[in-house]
Amino acid sequence: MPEPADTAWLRTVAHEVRSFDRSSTAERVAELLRSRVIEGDLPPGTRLSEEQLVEVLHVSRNTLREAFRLLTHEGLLVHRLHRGVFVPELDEDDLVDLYRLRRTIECDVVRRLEGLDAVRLRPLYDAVAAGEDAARRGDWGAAGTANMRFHQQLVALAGSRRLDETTARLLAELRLAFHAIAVPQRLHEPYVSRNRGLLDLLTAGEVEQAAKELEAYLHDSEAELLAAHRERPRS
Amino acid sequence: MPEPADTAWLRTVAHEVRSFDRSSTAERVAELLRSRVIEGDLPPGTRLSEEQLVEVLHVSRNTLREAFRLLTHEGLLVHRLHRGVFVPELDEDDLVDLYRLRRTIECDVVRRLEGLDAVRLRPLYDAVAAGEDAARRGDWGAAGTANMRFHQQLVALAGSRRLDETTARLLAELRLAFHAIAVPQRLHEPYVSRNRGLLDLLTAGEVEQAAKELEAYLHDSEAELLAAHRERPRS
DNA sequence: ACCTAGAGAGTTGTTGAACAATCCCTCAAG
DNA sequence: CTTGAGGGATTGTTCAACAACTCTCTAGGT
Repeated sequence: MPEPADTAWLRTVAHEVRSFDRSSTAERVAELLRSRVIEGDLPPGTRLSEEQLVEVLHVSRNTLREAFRLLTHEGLLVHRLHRGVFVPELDEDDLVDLYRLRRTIECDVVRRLEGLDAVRLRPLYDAVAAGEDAARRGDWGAAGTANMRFHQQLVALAGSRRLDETTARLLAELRLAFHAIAVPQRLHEPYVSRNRGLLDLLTAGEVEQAAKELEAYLHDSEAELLAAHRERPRS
Repeated sequence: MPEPADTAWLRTVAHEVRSFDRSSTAERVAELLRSRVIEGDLPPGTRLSEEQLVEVLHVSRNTLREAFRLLTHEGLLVHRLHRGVFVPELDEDDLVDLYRLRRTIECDVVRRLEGLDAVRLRPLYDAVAAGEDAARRGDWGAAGTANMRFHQQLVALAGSRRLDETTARLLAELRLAFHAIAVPQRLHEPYVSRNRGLLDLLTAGEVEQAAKELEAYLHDSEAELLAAHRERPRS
């Protein structure tokens, strides 16, 4: 029951900022940093200073470090002993590795699909539509986001919790690579329509053909990304 | 309903925490707890009390909690807000999910294999031999360990860091389920010879046939485990 | 008998300060 | 140019205290 809400509000507001919802402070800090990393606000190689972040976020060092752990395990930060945490710089081997995992998971999921119907495919239609819309507007950032959602939802059709988690982490890491390169149109444009084609195959129940197309799709995407990666970097 | 963790198993090795160097204290604590969970010393459902472990291990709560994070990410512990960390109790859905992931990864790895030779297959031969040896001795715990090693090395043939990590976590979780059931012979015996058969197919370069056999193998193993799980539990 | 609220005990969540260990840069010596 | 010894800055770890939460048990109302 509410208390006499004269000054109690002032006394408790500071804490509400930290613990209103059901997650821990560390998780909320992690969420904050996660979005910054995923949005590309922090360039790869950046060191996240404990001192600075404690100052800005108004949390203790211990809590901040717990948030670091969470993100490190998601692959969004790397931790070097006695040196701190950094936004990862993915090299070509990482990109190849990530696409290897993508092909393994996504193609296998598609190949094993059965009993598809419009209801189950609904999230995929939404994602494809969002991608087409973003492309029309020339908003390639949004197109990239929609593409990620498409593939996440594709895997979600398998109904496997661990497959979903692995994919989420995989796509988050991949996003780091996209930001580091910054030629969004070239990387995203071809796949807007290919996503539509893939979805049409699924709607028709042609899972084997869809899997083959997806395999080629991912190979092409990997090649594009690697080529872009070789052109740009001057590190 | 699990009582406070029995810490007798820890006292004998508490000093080990200090003997190693070269890694952080949290990692050493995690390694210690990891082996205890994997060996089945801590039954599923056990709560790991911060207070007790801090007392026994002589590390601070912060360090201990960092170790908890590591193990939580590996799936060897689960964390419930304001309630503590527990050894997970896997239900049938988890088992089905784990085998789904196994089939996806292992079968795909096998299917894409090429350029195999005796050198690359060497770790697999060793694991199979260890399994056969353990079976001869009737040491079904060791047979299980050898089996895990076989599958880990199988995936390692793909040469993918992330595939290896995912598999390591997957097999560690699966091991929890084996401990919870404890009919080791029935669960491990048939697969000693099937591993040998699988390896022969790989040696002959019959990857497609090996993949099909592995698919059936994993289905059978899953069915056995589920059946054993339904018979035993008295939760 | 049932449920409901609430107090109390026990455990986890978070903080801030302190000190130790390590890295990295600078600068002097060879 | 290389090597190695400070020294400053940052991370690793510990500790103690308090806040917040869960669980259990009890008292009171219906």
